[in-house]
Amino acid sequence: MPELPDLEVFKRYLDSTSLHQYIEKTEVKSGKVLGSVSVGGLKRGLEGRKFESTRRHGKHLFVELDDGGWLLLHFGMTGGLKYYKDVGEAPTHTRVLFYFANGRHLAFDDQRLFGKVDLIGDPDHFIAEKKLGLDPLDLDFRAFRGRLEGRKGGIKATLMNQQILAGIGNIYSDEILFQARLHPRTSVARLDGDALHNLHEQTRRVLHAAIERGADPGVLPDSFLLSHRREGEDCPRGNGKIQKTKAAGRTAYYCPACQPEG
DNA sequence: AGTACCACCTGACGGC
DNA sequence: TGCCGTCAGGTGGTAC
Repeated sequence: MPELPDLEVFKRYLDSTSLHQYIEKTEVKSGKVLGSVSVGGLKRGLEGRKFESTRRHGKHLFVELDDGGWLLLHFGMTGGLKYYKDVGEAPTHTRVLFYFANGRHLAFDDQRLFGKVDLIGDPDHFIAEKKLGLDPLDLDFRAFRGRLEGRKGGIKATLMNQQILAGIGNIYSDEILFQARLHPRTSVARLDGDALHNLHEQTRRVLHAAIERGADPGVLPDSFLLSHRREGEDCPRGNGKIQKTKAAGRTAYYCPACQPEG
């Protein structure tokens, strides 16, 4: 699940459950999700500390410790968080487990092991090093246009490029392009000012709507493509049947009538 | 700069 | 029922 809206939901969840409590113990159940930090390094860095605040940038979640260090969480394709009391409630694919002094636990769950848990010195340094683009929710139209202007690629690939905009993935790029009525392979260079303006509007509208609904595609409005994102389904506008195609190396769903190619 | 393909993993699903 | 290919909301490397 984890694209920008999911990450925002994870951030709020962590904020409302896991801040300001001593971390008594950290257990690494799969070292594969660790970045550069070792198992011992993670334990030494976290045990006896507290989580004090969080920051989200695109698909990355940064958790500030009470000694100034930062925990970095990236959720890959299948990652998530669960805060719980009883051991039996642990999610199936718990990879890292934080034990708080109040007896509660926070699990970093990730079936496919593409997620990452790491310790870093400073989020801004990390963002600069990875050359991550700006978070689309932080961008006004001028800045948004500035990020896209001069690009030669397809619009779906561009929206999903984390070095251009940070946070949009395969699912939400499909939704944004449906709302903006753009075919996923439309060349960015062909978009005029009005098209860019509309794309910016739809990007913000889609991401905010998803966050408001807890990033649960099941409760999105019926007017959203995501409620109909299967080949042959009716387009929510009643204009045709949803088709799939390839764009940016991923499967893209779209309505050929609403989003004509070319 | 942009794209296509592969790899990293686990699991669900459809076809036979 | 069981096996097999394919695909899945991410990212990084390589090659063209």
